[in-house]
Amino acid sequence: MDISVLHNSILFKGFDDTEISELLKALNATEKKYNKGEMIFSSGEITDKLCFVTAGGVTIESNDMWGNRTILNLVGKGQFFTESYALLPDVPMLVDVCAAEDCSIVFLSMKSLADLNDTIRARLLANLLTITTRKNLHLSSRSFHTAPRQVRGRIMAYLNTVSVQKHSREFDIPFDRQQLADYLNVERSVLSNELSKMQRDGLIRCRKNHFEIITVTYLPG
Amino acid sequence: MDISVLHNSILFKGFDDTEISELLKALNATEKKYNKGEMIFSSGEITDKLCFVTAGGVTIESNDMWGNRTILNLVGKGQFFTESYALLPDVPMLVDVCAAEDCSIVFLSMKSLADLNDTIRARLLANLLTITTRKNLHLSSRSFHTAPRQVRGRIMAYLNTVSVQKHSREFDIPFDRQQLADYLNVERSVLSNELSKMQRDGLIRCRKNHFEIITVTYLPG
DNA sequence: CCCCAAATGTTGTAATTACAACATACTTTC
DNA sequence: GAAAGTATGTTGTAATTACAACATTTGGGG
Repeated sequence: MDISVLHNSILFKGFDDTEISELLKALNATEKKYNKGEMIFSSGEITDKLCFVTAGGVTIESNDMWGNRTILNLVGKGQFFTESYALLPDVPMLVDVCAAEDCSIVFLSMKSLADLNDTIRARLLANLLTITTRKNLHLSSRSFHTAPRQVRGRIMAYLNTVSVQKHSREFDIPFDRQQLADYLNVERSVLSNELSKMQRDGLIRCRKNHFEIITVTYLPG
Repeated sequence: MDISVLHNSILFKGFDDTEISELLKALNATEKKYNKGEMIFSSGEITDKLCFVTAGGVTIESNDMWGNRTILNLVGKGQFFTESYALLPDVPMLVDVCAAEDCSIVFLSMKSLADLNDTIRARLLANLLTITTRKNLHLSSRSFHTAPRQVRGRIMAYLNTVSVQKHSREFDIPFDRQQLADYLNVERSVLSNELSKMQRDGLIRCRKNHFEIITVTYLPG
């Protein structure tokens, strides 16, 4: 198991190596590898596992009965997922979790939290609070990215966020075209088309998943 | 200040009357009334206040520069909001908070958390964790309600959720038409129109904000 | 009971998107 | 470096939505 990634995670912030090893044991940590496209959880499942990405990445998505996918979030190396369901173990999952690429996941049993001593548990809970709070902001972000009614507005909303996060007008995005379309809740072909128009209009430049924002001020029309 | 609502809140679960009174003092609890439509927070603001609705309700919304509103969440009596921003006090708010009706809000300073003794703080943090976790599920819910591409699909997704929550095919929703439209990210007139069609098609019955689902199985086309 | 204001419903047209089908580019494997 | 497979770009048409304008209903105050 790749301990180093876990050591730098938010969950174990403030814990030393010995404590982390003991915690991993206490929480029944297990690791499993998945191939791109494999399903890790399906909607309706119940779990008490807090999941951690040690390699690769997964998408949190909703797939309706007509095959439409909506990507709610992309969880990359060093990040957690299913924390909500792990902490509210009565609630069946509303989402699917799917390997966005070959990846490796560590599962931690939150049921076992109760067995820890108070001090350790308090420190863990404080860290969990940070995780859920940040996840909240991520979920809110997507709402802003899908709020504009037009495709161009959604693209710009998303690209602006990434640009601010990376402190640069030039950056890579973690999505391919189909994933970005599913994240922004638009048709892939319409997305491709709009990206072309935006390049012709001199708003952006892009090649594959590398983007450059030429003009910041986006005006509708 | 209306103590009884706070006593039954998730935040103070497990605390007795004396402890709650002390905590309210320690967290500099203040109460303020707002009229319908009044702004409580604007996007860009920074706050360390955890907010609690003692009466009425507020909307968490995004208003873009062209006057388009998107309602992310409706927070009613007995519920909390801005917990993410209170706990991550560096992060400027992405949303506006607006009084959906005449309401009364209690503000709790999270900066003051640090001054509490370890035991009390640990218990509070555990309760905060429940609040943020539930908020996460609410935010996810909205994503499912706005995931369908067609208006009818969005309406059914939303009504189904409410129906499940209330354990009944007949229920009131907390939104008026404009609010529901802004929550589902569609035009108000299109929403009204679609509701009419759905009644003609025998899917639902509704009058004002009272709804009845006639047929559960919704098939596209 | 009437008037007013707000909320909701209806309709038509312009604009946008969905969808399918196809074209091109890029990767990987042998 | 061909072949096959995947990802991305382009285009046209049908369907849907946005928007504006107007009609109707509802719920108070006078």
